[in-house]
Amino acid sequence: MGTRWLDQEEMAAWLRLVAITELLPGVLDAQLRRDADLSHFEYFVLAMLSEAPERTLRMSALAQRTNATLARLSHVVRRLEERHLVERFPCPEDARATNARLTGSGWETVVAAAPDHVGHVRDKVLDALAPDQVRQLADIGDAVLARLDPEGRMTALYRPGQPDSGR
Amino acid sequence: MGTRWLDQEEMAAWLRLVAITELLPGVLDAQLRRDADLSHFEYFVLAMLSEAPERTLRMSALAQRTNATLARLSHVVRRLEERHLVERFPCPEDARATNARLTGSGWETVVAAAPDHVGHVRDKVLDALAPDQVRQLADIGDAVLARLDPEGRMTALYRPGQPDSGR
DNA sequence: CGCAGAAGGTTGTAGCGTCAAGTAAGTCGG
DNA sequence: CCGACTTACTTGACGCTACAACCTTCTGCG
Repeated sequence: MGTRWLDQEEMAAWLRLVAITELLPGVLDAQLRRDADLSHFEYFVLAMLSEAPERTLRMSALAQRTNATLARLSHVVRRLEERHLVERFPCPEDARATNARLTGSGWETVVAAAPDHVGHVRDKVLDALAPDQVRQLADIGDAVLARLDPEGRMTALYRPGQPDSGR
Repeated sequence: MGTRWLDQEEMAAWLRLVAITELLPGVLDAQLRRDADLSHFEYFVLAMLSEAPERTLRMSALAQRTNATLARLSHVVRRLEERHLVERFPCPEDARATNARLTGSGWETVVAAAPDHVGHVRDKVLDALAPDQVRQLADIGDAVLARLDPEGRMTALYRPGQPDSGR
């Protein structure tokens, strides 16, 4: 009983957010698939590795940075390994853990894909927004992510960086 | 050459948007799956039908309102039909077309699921935002969707409505 | 009319993600 | 230092979505 329904403004905001989460993955995937033969998630994984020291991360660390479950990441990294974009090797300090390292070919792939991808992100999203809105979006994102991901598994990102990409 | 990389604020906004599109679907699915044995997309389909005149829509109209391809919708509606939440019948005016209609049981399912779902949407998203931010989000959503979906396939939504839900 | 092409759906398949299990290696209390 | 628990993955099966092929039914135009 006593459900607080959504008023018109809430509904407007909510529907748009749902529409974006429904459409954005397809748009990102399509461009990267076409230009670099990578899904957005694969690109993101490679980009995270490309920024890490030694271009290497433990699976669990990589999973956090990419908001993925370990199971998902394991499948994806296996496929990337089959394409020689990434290699896996046991972690010396902890024999339970696996490290994933970007190969030379993987590095080249990310570097080649990054400019077009960033351009696309600008086209489809960032350049549609006024500078104020970019800031608002970051703040809104923070507020929402604090609830969606209370453990903050996915945070710890976005330093100034530049050679990477849209991450 | 001359790629305009993302500056810090752009990167911050972008990473948060990506994180949300990665996390939100799982969060919505989990709650609805648990409480109503529906995926978010299935719920959305039922909700759209529940608002339509006669609780009936043509497949193609339903596809637009749900941002789905016809192929995807066809599979989903088939599964919903097997569960007797929806029924399909040929459209009288156009023999090519198929109508989907919510059954009584489907109606009850949506009505039963809506309050918890709206509560969850509030918890995880809307109540995390100040009223200003809700408006900003709607505006940002409009701007982005204009680029993601230039044809405006998914628009035409959000009337004041109330008996429905988070749609 | 008659036929070409468009519109509206359905279906099969392949690929990716989730969930549940399983394995192997650390950790911690007694 | 031994058993119980936890951590860090990996794997297999199943479900859902995209893509492509296909079948009807309309529509337009010569």
